[in-house]
Order: sequence, then C-alpha cells, then structure tokens
Amino acid sequence: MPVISLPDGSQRTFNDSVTVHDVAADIGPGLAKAAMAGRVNGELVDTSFLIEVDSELAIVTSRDDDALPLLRHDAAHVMAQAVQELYPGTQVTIGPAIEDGFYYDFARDEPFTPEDLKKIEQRMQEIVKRNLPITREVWDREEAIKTFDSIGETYKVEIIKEFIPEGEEVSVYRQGEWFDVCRGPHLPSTNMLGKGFKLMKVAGAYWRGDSNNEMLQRIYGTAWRDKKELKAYLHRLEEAEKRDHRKIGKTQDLFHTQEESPGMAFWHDKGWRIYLTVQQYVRDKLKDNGYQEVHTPQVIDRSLWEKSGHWDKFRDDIFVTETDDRVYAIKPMNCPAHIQIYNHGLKSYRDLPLRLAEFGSCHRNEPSGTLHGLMRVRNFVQDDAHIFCTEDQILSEVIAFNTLLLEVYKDFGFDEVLVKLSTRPEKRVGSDEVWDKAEKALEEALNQQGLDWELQPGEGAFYGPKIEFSLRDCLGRVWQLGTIQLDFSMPDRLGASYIAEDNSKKVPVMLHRAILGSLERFIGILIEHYAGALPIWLAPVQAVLLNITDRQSEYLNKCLKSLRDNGFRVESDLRNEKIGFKIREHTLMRVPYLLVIGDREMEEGTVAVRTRTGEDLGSMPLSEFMERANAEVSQRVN
RNA sequence: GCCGGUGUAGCUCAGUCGGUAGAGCAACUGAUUCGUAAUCAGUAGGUCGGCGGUUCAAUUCCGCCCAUCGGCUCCA
Repeated sequence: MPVISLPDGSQRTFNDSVTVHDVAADIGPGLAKAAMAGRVNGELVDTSFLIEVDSELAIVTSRDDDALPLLRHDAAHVMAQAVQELYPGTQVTIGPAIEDGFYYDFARDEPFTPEDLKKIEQRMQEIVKRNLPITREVWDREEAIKTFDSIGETYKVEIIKEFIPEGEEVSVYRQGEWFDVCRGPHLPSTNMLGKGFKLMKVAGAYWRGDSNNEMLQRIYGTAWRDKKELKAYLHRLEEAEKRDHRKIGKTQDLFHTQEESPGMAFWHDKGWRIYLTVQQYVRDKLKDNGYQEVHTPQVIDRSLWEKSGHWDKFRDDIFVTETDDRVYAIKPMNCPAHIQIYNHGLKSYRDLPLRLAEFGSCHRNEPSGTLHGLMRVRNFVQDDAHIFCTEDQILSEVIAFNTLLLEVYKDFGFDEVLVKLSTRPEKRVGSDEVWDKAEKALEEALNQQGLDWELQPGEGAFYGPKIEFSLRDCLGRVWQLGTIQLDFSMPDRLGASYIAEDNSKKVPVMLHRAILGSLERFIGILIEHYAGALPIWLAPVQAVLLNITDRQSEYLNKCLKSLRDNGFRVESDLRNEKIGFKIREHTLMRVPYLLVIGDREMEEGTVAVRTRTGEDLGSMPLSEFMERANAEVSQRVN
C-alpha cells in the first residue's frame, strides 16, 4: 500500500505497487500523456518505474528543468538509431546529453558529410513519427556481452566489460528494433522528442578521450522542447557569431593574422591602443600592490631551460634559434628568468615577499589544430608575476592576489567568474606537510573571498596546487584567464634561497600568478563580451568629430586639438559625405561618441553629441562634453 | 598533432559538369556642400592559397603542402 507524496504536499494511497505513469494517470489523463519521467525520492526514473514503498514523487513534464537533459539524451538515441538504419555496419559508442544539446560518437570508416547529416535528421523525424515505445529491459551481463558481440558492437562490449561489474545486470533501452545499453532514464516513446532538434556538426573525437586511441566520428545536435525554442537557440547562436572577436577585429581594423606567422597577431593602430590601455591599467594596479616590474631577455640559452626542466618536458613546443653554434630558446615563459633576478644578490627573509612582474613576450609552438584567433596563440604577453615568499606568507599572498584579481575583473565588467582549485596529483614533489599547508591556504583564501569554487582533485601540477579563474565567451566556450600556482620545485632547481631568521639557508616558495593571463586572449574576450562596443575607457577611438559642410572644418580642427590636448583619443571625419552616411559608418564602428558640428554649433561654440546607441544628447560646449567623458572614463562606465 | 569543412578582387560572397572569372560594398575620378544609420555617375582592380601531376588546355580533376574554421587531444 504505497503512499505517494506529491510536490504540492498532497498524498495518494494505492492498494498495490504503481508505476509513475499510473500515478500520473490517477491525477489526470492530460498529465499521463505529458509525463516524460518521474523523480522518485529525488532520483530521476522512467515513467514505467514501479513504486513499491511510500515515496515522494514529482511527475516530470516538458515544463520541468529535468525535461531538457532527458529530451537530449533521447535525441542522441534516436540519432544513433537513424544512423544505424541508414549506414549499416556503423558502430555506436557513447552519446550523452550536453549543454544545449547532445552528441553521439560513431565508429565508421567513411566520414559523415554535411549531406549525411540532413539525411540522418530526416530519418530521425521519421523515427519520432513512428512513435516507438521506449522500453527498459534488464539483461544478464554475460548475455549482454554476447549479444552486442554478435552484432559487432565491440565498443559497447568494451563499455559493459569496463563499467558494469561482473554479476551485475545491464539495463538496455529498446525503441522498435533498435536497442542500446544505457543507464536511462528515457522518455516513454520517441514521439515525445517532438520537433525541436537539429543536427549541427560532425567532428572527430578520440575513443574514450585518449589521443592514443582511434578517432571516432562525433555528430553534435541540439534539442529543445519545441520548434520555437530551437529557433530561439539558433538565433542566439547567430547573434553570438556576430560578436566573434576575429570578425570584429577585421571590421574594426584592430589586428590581423597571416600565413607567415600562424598564431601570432599583427596589431594595427586601433587594436594596439586597446592593448596599451589594458597593459597600462594593469601596470598601475601592480605598482599599487607592491610589485616590481622587471624585464628579461626573450632569447635564453638552452642550458637554463635544461636546469629548469622545461627542455626535457616541452622541447617540441619551444621555438629554438641557433646562432654561433649555440642553441637558444625563444622563451616560452618568464619564471626561470625571474629567478635569475631573484638570485642576483643574497636575499634575506626581510626581502620577502618579493613580487616580480613582467609583461614578457613569450612564444610557444602550440599544436596547429589548437590555434584560435587571439584566444589560443603562439605569441602572447601575460600580466605575469612571480611572488617569492616563505611558507607562512602563502595565505596572505593568495588572499591579496584574489582580492586584486576580483577588483580587476570588476573594472573590466566581468562579474561571473568560474573558479577551480586543483589539488595534489599522484606524481609530485614536496612533502605532504607542505602540500597540506598550501592546499589549505588556497582553499581558505577562496572561502574568505566568498567565492563559489569547484574542486579538481589530483589536477594540480606536479610542483604545486593551483587556482584557476575562467570566463565564458559569447559562444559559451570557457577560457582560462587568471591563475595562481604554488611552486615547490623550480626555486630549488634553479638555486633560489634566502637567509631565514635563524640564520639558516632556506628555499623560498614561488607563486606563479596572472590576472588577465594572456593579454591577447583577454582582449579577444573583451571584444566578444562587449560585442565590439568597448567601454569608453578602453575604446580605441572615444569620439569622432563630424562636420556638416566644409565651412566648419577650421572650428572642428580646433575642437579636435583641444580634445587631444586633454588626453582623449579622437578622430575627425571631414569627408565630403552626407552626415547620415558618416554617422552610420562610425556607429557601426562602435565609436562611443559622435560629435556633429554644423553652422549652429560653430556659432554657439558647441558640439552636438550623439551616442553609439543612437541617443541624441543635444548641443553642449566642448568643455561640458569633456567633463562628461572624463567622468565616464574614470568611472569605467560601459 | 588527429578527424572533417573551407581558401576566388581590400571586405562579404557568387561562378566555371576542364576552354584563364563576376556582384555588392570599399578604393580611385568627377559631380553634389547635402543636419543625425548608405547621394549620383564613371574608372580601375584577381598568377581563383602554394607546389607538383593528368590533359591540346587546370581556378575547375588528382596528389602533397600551407593557412583557416568546427571539434578532439594538449596547454609548463
């Protein structure tokens, strides 16, 4: 006699065990039809799930948050069925729901073409129409292995053998002729998938995510409750693509790349202004926070990299130059060089913490397939710094860093930051005692900051734990920006030491840290975040002066000079074009302010101010405009 | 690095089932001096990513390479 408690607090008593579907039907036929799954005592289950004891139950319909992952997982199954119907001999592997959609990895010798995707999508629609009941079966493990082996599904066999312990049973979901090993739950039938799905792209993916394994073909799709939601999603994607920093970099004449220097940017005037503005901002911040700025060579003999251990580990990724029979590395990082500065002269504990910062240009020969606009490059400058300190100073240094980092992100308009803490891996240097202390310091610093953070056990570097700070780009991709990493190894390897209070010689702890990470990547993210309309304090051109006719040229040039003398980045547009044409052009270039000057303004000694959003602020004396603009610059208004 | 797509004028793109290419915008010239998101007319502009091969003939077909895009792996 199970008593079922529903989310609204009501209870229903049944004489016998009931399925989720039975309960839904008991409430009403509409709900029975709409039921996609159930949540029994917090666990998501099929509508066919049998409830035998008193339980809490929520019926999942398309309105629930739970619906989308279910829908997407089903879409993956339906796609796999479609693929196997259309392309016999194709093996299925895994196919989960992901953010905004799903994918399924297939093993097939021939590549899937964009035309294939269309065909598969059509077949999926057909399968949905067939309205196949999706049923759950429980198989004996050995029987499952035998069955999948007999139909040539070797990957499935491997999955069962690996993930299902011997003696346990395997759940198999069947829709029509087609079946797949799956934990579930699933929708009751294929037609509940509806029409809100679309196949997006084919991509390669290694079996089990290991580059030593063979490559499978992954088909990505998106799935939503209905066509309308799908359309909205596709629209969102289109809008996101318009924000692409590579596109905006081109249209706004910020930078370019070319074949001869893959993964390295040619910064144009306007892009470089952004770069310098960002750099100057960080430079001032670092100075205010007790950092010394240094500068070290870009080309350093291989012997130093051998000592640091990088030559062994990263030889293939280091650009090398050979001159006069010596082999030099184009530096891939600044830290060994900073230790050279640290080592220059005897250090006492009184010198610590010592914070050395450098905007050092680094080169890394990243694999060709990983390059991506400004986001992943081979030449970059980090807002890099190394803090040399004692073990006891770790906590206070990490707190100070986190505080500074959040302050900086906020100034740039980023409030949503993803934080991850990576702790000791199996292979590591340093005593457990030191690791304990270090991990605790990082954790405590994060908690004191009130940050939400995710633990990544075992993901730390061999030389120390780390915190990573990431932002999401316009297409939802996550890019790591800031980091603080403890290093118990390199100072020792490169002979750094200090004299402690008790006159003993000790090795300092080194903290690698960056806030923006690579300036290139950061500027790429900035461009996308603001869709090219950078806040006025960052905008490469803050205002353009536009004349109506030639008569105002002289007055306009006077205004231009005055603005420039006051430190504004302004341009003039004296072309013999209609004012509407000029306004359109500069608005599209996302210039924050357009200052229109006609006879009226000339006579009154004013400028007519228009914003890039199309707002007309009316005429005002130049001094008033400058006051306004100055305030916005110093307050970093968007 | 791996899988797949793409590479045509400064930009965005069309085109050629093998006979050396076209539009819009931009540029240039001329006219227009016109008050808040595109004034009109004309001119010029391309070794069709690179190198090889097949062919009477290759931008088009084939091979290799490079770059780029989307993923995967990687990211000190």
